[in-house]
Amino acid sequence: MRVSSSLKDVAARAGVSARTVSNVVNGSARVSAQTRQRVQEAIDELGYRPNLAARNLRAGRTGVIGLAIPELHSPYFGELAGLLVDAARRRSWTVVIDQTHGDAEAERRLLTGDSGRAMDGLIISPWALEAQEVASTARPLPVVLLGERSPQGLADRVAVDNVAAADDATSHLLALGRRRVAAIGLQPHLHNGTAEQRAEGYRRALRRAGITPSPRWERPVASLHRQDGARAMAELLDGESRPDAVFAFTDELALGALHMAHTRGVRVPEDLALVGFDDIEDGRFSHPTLTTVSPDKGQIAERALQCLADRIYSPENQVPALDLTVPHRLVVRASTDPGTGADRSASHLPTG
Amino acid sequence: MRVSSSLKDVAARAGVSARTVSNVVNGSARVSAQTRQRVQEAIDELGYRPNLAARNLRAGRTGVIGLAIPELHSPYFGELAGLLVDAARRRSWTVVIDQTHGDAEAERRLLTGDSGRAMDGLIISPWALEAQEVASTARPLPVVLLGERSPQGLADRVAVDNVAAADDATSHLLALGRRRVAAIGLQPHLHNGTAEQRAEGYRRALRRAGITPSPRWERPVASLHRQDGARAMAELLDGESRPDAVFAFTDELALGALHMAHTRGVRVPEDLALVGFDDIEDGRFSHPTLTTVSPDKGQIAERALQCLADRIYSPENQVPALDLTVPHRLVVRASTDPGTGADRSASHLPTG
DNA sequence: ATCGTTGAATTCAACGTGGCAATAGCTGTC
DNA sequence: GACAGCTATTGCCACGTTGAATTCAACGAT
Repeated sequence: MRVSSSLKDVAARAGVSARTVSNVVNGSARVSAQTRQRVQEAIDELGYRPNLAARNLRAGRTGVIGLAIPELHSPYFGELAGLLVDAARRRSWTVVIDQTHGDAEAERRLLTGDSGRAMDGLIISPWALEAQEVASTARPLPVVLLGERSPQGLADRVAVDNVAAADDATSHLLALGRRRVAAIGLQPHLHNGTAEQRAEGYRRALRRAGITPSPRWERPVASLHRQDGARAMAELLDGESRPDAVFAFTDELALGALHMAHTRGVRVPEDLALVGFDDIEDGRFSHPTLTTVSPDKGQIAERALQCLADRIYSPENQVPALDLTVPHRLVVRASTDPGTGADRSASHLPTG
Repeated sequence: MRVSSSLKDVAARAGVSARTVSNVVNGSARVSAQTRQRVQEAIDELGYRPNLAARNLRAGRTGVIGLAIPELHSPYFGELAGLLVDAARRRSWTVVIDQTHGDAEAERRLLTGDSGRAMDGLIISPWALEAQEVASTARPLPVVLLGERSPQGLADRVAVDNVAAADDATSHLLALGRRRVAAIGLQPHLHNGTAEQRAEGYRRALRRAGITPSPRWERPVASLHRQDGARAMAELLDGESRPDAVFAFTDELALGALHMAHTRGVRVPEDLALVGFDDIEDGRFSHPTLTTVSPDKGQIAERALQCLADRIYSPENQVPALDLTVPHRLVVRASTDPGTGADRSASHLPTG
């Protein structure tokens, strides 16, 4: 343990040059069968492992990409991170994960490369930083944004069409005949593009149905945990007029709201129809199961990595920044449809 | 972007040697205020960042530790990974995460260092491999095991006392007067130490209460997802005699079981008391909220890192392998106690 | 017999950094 | 005025690897 051997050691043992050992290890040049075998034996005997730090130094690349997300323990980011890690491995990349906890300074450090992490590229889901600041920050490496709003051609971005998706969710509630449709999840303190877009889609659907959006039905939250959803729901239920439907901007908020509904004896979906956003695993087993907007997370992961790969491996090919829209679909479950046994769902292709 | 400058470039610009720039960057030797300022300006102008690959090569350390877990998207591992990432950052370490998906070959590759990842140490939660194999595998780096069974002094290990914890959970059910107590989560196909220990604790509690454990009440599962818990619960409910209590070996299994209970019209906790294990966030907001065994995850993360740090920074100090037991407590919620408003909980210190 | 060709293995250098030892410059002392 | 005792700065080298260029031997063709 610890005492690692180098090409030189193997070379000495096999009676060849270090370069030849390198060739055997990488299969890069022609090596006679006889020599190859002798070298291979020396490698096995010494338990040689290539030193990746040296390779990285030589190659000028680390084979590592960073993933910066607010919180790993939130189900949505956990699922996404899992998909990204696997997709990265298929490309022989390693993923280092950083949690920003919604701290603007932490996000800035990652972007400027002052984080002390060696990486070839960064996938970041900004939380505290506005798209504008992200886009204008001088960056030493390729960056892909997840979510947020379009960075005006200054960085690649992958996201669902949040406005359309929120519109779909709200329209679904309206189609059930609900008229007092509340929204949980606004974040006016954050200039958070995602929340603003979902609010916009929500209002758009209301207006199309002839309903005037009212601040009274729009509940802000401090963060996106179940606790915040529960609190927002409590406020709604304490109001003078109770909603008959709620669109929560994330499934976690929705599950918190559902919990509060149970606590207050409000029946879902009879008294209150509920829609979430993210399609996390929990929502498939909650009581009742949760209707939700399901973004294609696998495609988000795949596309984000593809963007990075293009920038990293073809830096000379300076294509303009991409703004990729990933498909989403509304998955209808029991929280809006008591008759739902199996899932029903309607697919939507990206409009962008 | 991309064209990164080196110590040499900065040195040329500042009119000093590369070595002096290095001294400024690291504060390692005395540098006059005047020179320091000139160098600092050059650094800022060129946007110089130290090359970590070169530093790693020079230092023989990477500052990276690996975390190998079955699945990042499972809530328990998501929470644990989040804690580890943060704790590692406090120690200026970077964490690379690998998902093994319960694949023995993947676990073996990580242990032998054939995974193509450069790291100074590895924290692994083995799934498919037996403790014996993990312990006996020749390893090029320090390893800490999470969970599983004691590796006989051949590797550090951090875990709760699974037998005692399972006993606590089962005893709680028995104390409620339940007598037909089932267990969900055995994994006879896996030689999985964790499942076996929890089964042992479950049986121990039964016997102490004068009940003879019966295979009829012990339901095996293929994996630990909600789906598996739901299936196992369906089997129990289809049996000729229904249980009046269930101890699920993980919260995910418990939530799946809870879902199935709802579907079949079984009331929890009136008809069926339910206890899980892990204390994941979901269980605090499920309906009803979930009684569970809560391992001190923060301490698991902290201790695992401390073990690694000791091995990495003091390799000469060959202390025998540690087997650390972390405290757990039973958190009683509504799934066993309908009167529960706020949590009640009993703390247990480790016995080891 | 000579020369070009091919295949196999080697040497050299460089990636960017930091440990070590050496040097240059400067002050104060006898 | 020579010298020790500092301080500030420098040059050299090695970490382990691989690209590029080179050597060496064997072989077939002329």
